Amino acid sequence: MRATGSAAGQAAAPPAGLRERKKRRTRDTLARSALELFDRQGYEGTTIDEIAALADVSQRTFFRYFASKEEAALSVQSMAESHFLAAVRARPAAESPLTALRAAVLASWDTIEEAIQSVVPLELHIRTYRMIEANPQLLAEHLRRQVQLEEELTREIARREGLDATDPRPRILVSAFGGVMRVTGRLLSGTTKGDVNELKRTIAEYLDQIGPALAENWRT
Amino acid sequence: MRATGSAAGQAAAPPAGLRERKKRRTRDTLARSALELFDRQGYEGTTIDEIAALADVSQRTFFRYFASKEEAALSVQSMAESHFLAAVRARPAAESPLTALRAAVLASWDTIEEAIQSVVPLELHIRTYRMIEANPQLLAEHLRRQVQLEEELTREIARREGLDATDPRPRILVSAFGGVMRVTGRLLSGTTKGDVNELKRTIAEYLDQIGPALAENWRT
DNA sequence: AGTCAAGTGTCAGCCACCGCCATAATCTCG
DNA sequence: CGAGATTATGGCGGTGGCTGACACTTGACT
Repeated sequence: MRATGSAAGQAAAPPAGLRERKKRRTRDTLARSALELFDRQGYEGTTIDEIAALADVSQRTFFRYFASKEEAALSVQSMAESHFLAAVRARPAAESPLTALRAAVLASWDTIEEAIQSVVPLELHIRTYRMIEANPQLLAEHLRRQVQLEEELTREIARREGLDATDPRPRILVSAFGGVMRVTGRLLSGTTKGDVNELKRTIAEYLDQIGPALAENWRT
Repeated sequence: MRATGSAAGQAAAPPAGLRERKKRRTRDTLARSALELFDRQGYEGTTIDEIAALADVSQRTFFRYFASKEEAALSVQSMAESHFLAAVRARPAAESPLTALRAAVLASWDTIEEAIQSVVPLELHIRTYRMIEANPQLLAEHLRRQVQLEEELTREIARREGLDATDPRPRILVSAFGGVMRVTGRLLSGTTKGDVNELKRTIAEYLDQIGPALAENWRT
C-alpha cells in the first residue's frame, strides 16, 4: 500500500472509494491513538504495540502508515506546517516578504483547528509541543522539519520577489523569521494554558523586532 | 565510569594519570573507528559491533563512552562547536555582535585542525558533513545541536551588549547568522574538495548580506 | 602488599523496525 | 452478480540499537 504520498499534511480530500476512506480512517485513528498515549504516559513510555492495540490493528500495520514512531508523533505538526505554507502562498504578491510571513502565521493560527480536527482536538495538539520540547529525539526531528519548511519558504519568497535562487537575502530573512517561530513555539510549550490569542500577540510583537535587530548599535 | 562530562568537545587536557589517558585514548579510538567505518560503508551500513570490534572493545564499552551511535558520529562536530564558541568568547567586547561572530567563524576555521587532530584528520572531518547531510536522523540531531549552540550564542551576545535576557534582538541576529552557517555547511558537503579557504570566502560573502537582507524592498 | 574504586566483558532482554508470505478485504470488469 | 486481479492486513522471524546486572580485572593510593 505505501502510506499516503509525502506521508502527511495534505488537506481534506473529497470522499473517494471505500478503500481510500478506510485507509484515511485507519491512519487518523493511529495518529490519534499515538498522541493520546504519548500524552498520557509519555513518548518513551509508550510502545508501538500499545498504540497499535489501541487503534485495533497489528504492529506491522502501524509501520505501513508511519515510517517510525517519531513520524506518528509529528504527524499533526506536519499538517500544521503545510497549513501555514499554504497560507503564505495565499498572500497577495504586493506584500513585502516579512509582511506576508507575518500575516500568514497569524492567519494560519486562526484556522488551524479545522485543519486538524479530523485527527485530534486543538488542545491535544498544543500539548504535543510540550512533549516535543521535552524529548531530544523528537525535538531534533521537529527542527529538521522546520528547517526543511524554511527551505520551502525561502524558495517561495525568492519566487515572489523575482530573485535568483542563489540570492542569500531570502534565506537570511527566513532564518530570522524561523528564529522567532522557534521561540514562540517554546513559549507555546511553556505556558500552561494554550491561549492562542496570547500566542498571536507575542508572535506579532517579536516579529516587529526583526528590523531593529540588525541595527548596528544596540547599546543605548 | 560515565563518559566524559558533557560528552564531548573539551580542549586538550594535561597528561593526567594512566587511567585518564587510557580512557581518553579509548574514546578517541572509538570515535575514529566509527568515523572511518561510516566513511567507508555508510552510517547505516555500519553496526556498533563492527565499530567496537575495530576499536577492540566490547559493544557494551562503546555505549559507556557514547550514549548512541549518533553521538559517536557527531563527536567531532561537538569539538568544532565548542572550538567556535570559545572563539566567540575571545572576541574583544568593543566589536559589534555581527563583527564578532564573523571574525570568530573565520578564526576558528583557521585553527580547527589542531583542535581535532587527536581524533581524526581534517579531511575526514570535512567528509563527515556529507554523511550528516545525507542521513535524516543525523541531520536532525546535528540541527538540534546547532540550535542549542545558537542558544548559547544568544546568551553570550546579550551578555556582551548588556541586554536583558528576554530581548529578542540577539536571538534574531543569531538566527540570521545561523541560517548562513547552515547554507555554508551544506556547501561544505556539496563541493567535492574541502577547500577551507574557499569556504571562508563564501562565509564572509554571505555574512555581508545580513544587513541588506532586512531592507524593505529587494526588487530593483 | 592490600584495599578500594573504576573500567570492561558477558549475558540476557526490551523494543523499534523490516522482509516475507499467507489471508482477507475491496475493486474491476465481463 | 461473480471470478479474478489488486491491495490492505496479520503473523512470524530476525536484525540491530540500547540497557541493567553482575562478575572480573586493572590502575590508584597508602
